[in-house]
Amino acid sequence: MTRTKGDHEARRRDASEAVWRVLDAHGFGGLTLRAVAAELGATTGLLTHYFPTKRDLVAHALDLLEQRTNGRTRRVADDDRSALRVALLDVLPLTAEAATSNRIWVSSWDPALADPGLSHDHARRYARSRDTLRDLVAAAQQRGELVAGDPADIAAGAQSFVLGLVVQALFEPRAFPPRRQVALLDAYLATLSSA
Amino acid sequence: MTRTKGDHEARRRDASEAVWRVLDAHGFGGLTLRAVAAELGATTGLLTHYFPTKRDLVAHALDLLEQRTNGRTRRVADDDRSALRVALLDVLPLTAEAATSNRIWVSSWDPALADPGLSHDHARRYARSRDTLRDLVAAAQQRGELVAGDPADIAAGAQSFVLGLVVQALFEPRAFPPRRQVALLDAYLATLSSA
DNA sequence: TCATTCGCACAACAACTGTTATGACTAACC
DNA sequence: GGTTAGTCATAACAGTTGTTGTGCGAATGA
Repeated sequence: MTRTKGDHEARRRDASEAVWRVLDAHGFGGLTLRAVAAELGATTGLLTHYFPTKRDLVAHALDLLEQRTNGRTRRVADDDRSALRVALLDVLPLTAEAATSNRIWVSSWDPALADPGLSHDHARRYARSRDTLRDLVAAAQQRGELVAGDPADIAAGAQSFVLGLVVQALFEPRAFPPRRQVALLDAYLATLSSA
Repeated sequence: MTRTKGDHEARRRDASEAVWRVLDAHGFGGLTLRAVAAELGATTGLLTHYFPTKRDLVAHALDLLEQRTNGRTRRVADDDRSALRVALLDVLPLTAEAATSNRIWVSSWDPALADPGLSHDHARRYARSRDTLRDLVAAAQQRGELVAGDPADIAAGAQSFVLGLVVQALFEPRAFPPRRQVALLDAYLATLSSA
């Protein structure tokens, strides 16, 4: 009982990472407790010990994935001159790790669209992301770097552009190598620049 | 045996439409032969009679969905002055019907990402769509309506923008009503215009 | 050292999956 | 009108699913 709470959370994190690996390889259609347990080198008994239900396991895995992604995103200070560009670049699957995250995320759209609760969570996430972008856009406008216009609309447009680029890059990594993704994003940003 | 082939295909089409309805409501996670049969007002015996396997049923349903979508898309002549705009508008979920199609399409990304064969099919579809857009872009450039630049890159950018807008609109129909979707697209096209 | 709690493997459960086999009913043909 | 081929409901199949219980070993605390 003196066991620290850290062990408990560490096991839940390990299980979540196993979920990521299964989702990355087989999607939600192949996400079974047994598959996760095998990936973890354990049995379903471990999973049910740490999570009351499969839904909770998946929810925790996705929450953790979002946390990790957000943590990586804030690696650059917000007052950087190219903060908007960096924020958008962080969404793209430019590394293998980011590609995995994006694949899981895109896959989760299927169960999310079918479940009102999950759908709402996704909607909230994207709304928050757009709010962040909107602030960056407004700041850039004040610095005279960006064209005029409703910052919320520009943020929604930029979010659209990056999201769609993620999808295309996931399905056609050959046609959309990191270099081209960055080039396309920069071309898009150039059209928004006031220079 | 004198029975016309039309009846056969008609039954397969009805089954496919039942698949659409199930996918629209419950996604791929809820897509079972029994659910489709119930939606069809029949039993699984009918489905197995017309399709050797579930995979074939789903493939046929998605093929038919693509056909129907493409058929609707070509409603405007290609030499129209705003052909590019129309082509992009046709992707957006501006009607309930288009929203259903898009929901199914986005949901299909989960199984597609996990299956190399399906993934390849999706890649090919998007590549073809981009080729069409590229030709429209090149034509518009020759007419002096669009900025200079590699038509393929501009097409990829436009495809990205529209795809991402679809995703956001599906999750937040309130925040992205048809009017705003069109406005955002027009704002994007305005940045590409040479005027 | 003994008692107790925790961690988790193991096995079993009922529910559900895609698929198959069987046969009743109907329509078409000679 | 008897035969045949197509249509599909019914029922059963083996396999897989999430979940639940049982129990054993190890770590913990008295």
